[in-house]
Formats: sequence, C-alpha cells, structure tokens
Amino acid sequence: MDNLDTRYLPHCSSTCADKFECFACVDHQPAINEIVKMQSLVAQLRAIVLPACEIMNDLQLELVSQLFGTLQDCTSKVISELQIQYSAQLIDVDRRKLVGNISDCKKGCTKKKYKRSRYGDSTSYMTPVPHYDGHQWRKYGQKIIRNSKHQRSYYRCTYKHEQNCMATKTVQQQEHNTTEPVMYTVAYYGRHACKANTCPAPPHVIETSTPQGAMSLHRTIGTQEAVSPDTDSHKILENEHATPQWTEDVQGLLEKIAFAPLDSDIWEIDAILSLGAR
DNA sequence: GGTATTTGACCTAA
DNA sequence: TTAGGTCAAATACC
Repeated sequence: MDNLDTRYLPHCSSTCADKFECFACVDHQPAINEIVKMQSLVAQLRAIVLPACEIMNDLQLELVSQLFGTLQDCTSKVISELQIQYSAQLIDVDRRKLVGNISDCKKGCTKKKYKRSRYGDSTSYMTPVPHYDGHQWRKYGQKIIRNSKHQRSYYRCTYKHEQNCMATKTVQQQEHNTTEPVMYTVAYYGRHACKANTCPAPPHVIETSTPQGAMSLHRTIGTQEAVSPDTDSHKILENEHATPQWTEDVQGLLEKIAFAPLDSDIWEIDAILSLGAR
C-alpha cells in the first residue's frame, strides 16, 4: 500500500482539500483491499496484452475476458463501497434540499422536471483513461465550463431507463503541460441500481466513442501470465512471436493511445499507430 | 431503421 | 443573474 499513487484515489467532493487527508478521513479498508486486488489484476492483464502478437486462440481470449470481468467487478465494488461511506456523511442541509424537492413535486407540479442528482455524494478521480471503469455510459450533454479550457462531458448509465439506474458521471480534461500525459477528472454521482452494468465481454464494448483504430491491438497476444479469478493459480502461456523489441514497440503504441486526448478523431489515432509503427 | 451523439433550450441552485 | 446540469430534437453513424 505504501507505493499507492494517491492521484488515482477517490476523494470527497466537498470538505477535504488534500487528497491524501481525504483518503484517510473515513474507514476505506474494504475499498483499499479491492484497489490492491485490482492493481494486481491490472499488472497481470498488462503482461498479457502488451506483448500481443498474432490472433488469440480461444483459451487466450477466455483468459483475457475473465481478467477484464474480474477487474471490472473490483472497480464497481470500490466505487459502491466509497459511495456508501460518502452517502453516510451527507450533510443535513443536502438532505433537506433533497426532501424539499421531493415534497415540492408532490404538491402537484406538472412542469417538465429537470431533476438534479448532485447532492454531495460524489466521488472523483484523476485518470488518463476516463472511460474504462466497468460500466456502460451514454453521453447526454457537454458544456463549456467557466475558467476552463476544456468542455465537460455528461454521461448517464446506459440502463437508466431500462433499470431506473440514476448513476451519472462527468468527464473533464485537465489543463496540462505538453511534457505530461493528458489527465481527466472523472466525477461519479449516484449509485448504480442496474444489474447489467458490468461488461464481461472484451473491453472494446465499454466505451462507444472509443476510436476503433485502437481496438485492433486488443485482438493479439504474446507471452502472458494469468491468474484464474477462482483459484489464484498461475500459469504461463508462451508465444514464440513475442520478441522483446516487438513487445517494447507495442507497449509504446498502447501508451500513446491511452494518453491521446479524449476528442481525438479516428485519423489521429491512426496517425499515432502509423507513426509509432515505423 | 435503430441507436448513439451533438447541441441548443430549458431548468435549478447559488 | 449566471453557471452548470438535464432534456430532447436533430443529426450522424452503423
């Protein structure tokens, strides 16, 4: 836990200015355990995907799918756990606002309702990859934010109507130096009520606007070290095509794609791929 | 034709 | 009054 990067930890939206102080202000032990588990899974998955080459066989596809599924479960648990704790800390004034709004509607207002779900129980993250959080989202708005160079995008759960899931999130690009990777602030509001919100399929179905050019790389595999989510048993699968130089090249390409701006068009991603492949 | 995204209008809280 | 969150029609994409 000592080497955990606190930039990527959830922090309160209201009271704690310091992220690490906030991280420690309530009992986050269950969430911490899940984050640690998630880091381990990510490391293993990285070992599978980065040395990628040639087409996966069925066993390899199954392993990648299982790892992503477990990783997404962990992510969901972390978010749910933290949101439960933050919800318990809602200040009274926010509760009164919420109750007041409900009672106002019961008084018989017939106007079109623009419900606001922002009452303080939010979590936010800094991340270079704001879309891969294990849930499926649909974009429903975009706004220019005052004193900010970049627009804020608004997403709701894909299953909002089907399962009355009121979870939403916002994504906003941070201002950054050209020497640093692009970072995004992702804020989550509300809790997922949907059951089909995790995606067991390969990761490219999570984000509908993800550039397609980036996805072709997920079809390949090289040397992999995988852990079964059920048994924690390790097994090594060798692939004769994964040379060290090739692995290094693919890793570089993936990092470039991961740090590309959210609004990168397909041709921009293709340009990264073609330039990087030389 | 169905589904997702974009975008201007509308609404609410501060 | 203004900034920001949400809606929904228009548009784009597959």
